[in-house]
Amino acid sequence: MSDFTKRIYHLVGQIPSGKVTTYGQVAFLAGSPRASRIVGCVMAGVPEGMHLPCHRVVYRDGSLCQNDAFGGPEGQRALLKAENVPFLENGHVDLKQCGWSGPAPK
DNA sequence: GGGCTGACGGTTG
DNA sequence: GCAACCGCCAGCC
Repeated sequence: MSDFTKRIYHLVGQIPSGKVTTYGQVAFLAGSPRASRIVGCVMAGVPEGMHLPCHRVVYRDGSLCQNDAFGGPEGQRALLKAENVPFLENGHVDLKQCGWSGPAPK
């Protein structure tokens, strides 16, 4: 558990319902713009007790992880749809509408 | 304790 | 415009 990891937890926990962000965005806010991989790695190791909305973190393209991360991409998509997150025809989230740029940017 | 892989993304060729 | 490489840090072997 590094300070960088704790920042990721904090940032992901601040993602409002109905909004989504990208791995790179979280990495950028955490202080390492190129540590996008780490965000995914941290997400994979998030304790269930954290109750982090890791399903609100998607690819830069708006697509979801291709693995069985949340019980399958469909599971993650269902969680986002349940939060009224707009989806495109291609099954990707609309980052233009629900893209989260961070906690109250000044 | 060291090395490789991994929920990714940006830059360079 | 597409393909390949590098970087970042945590987790597992």
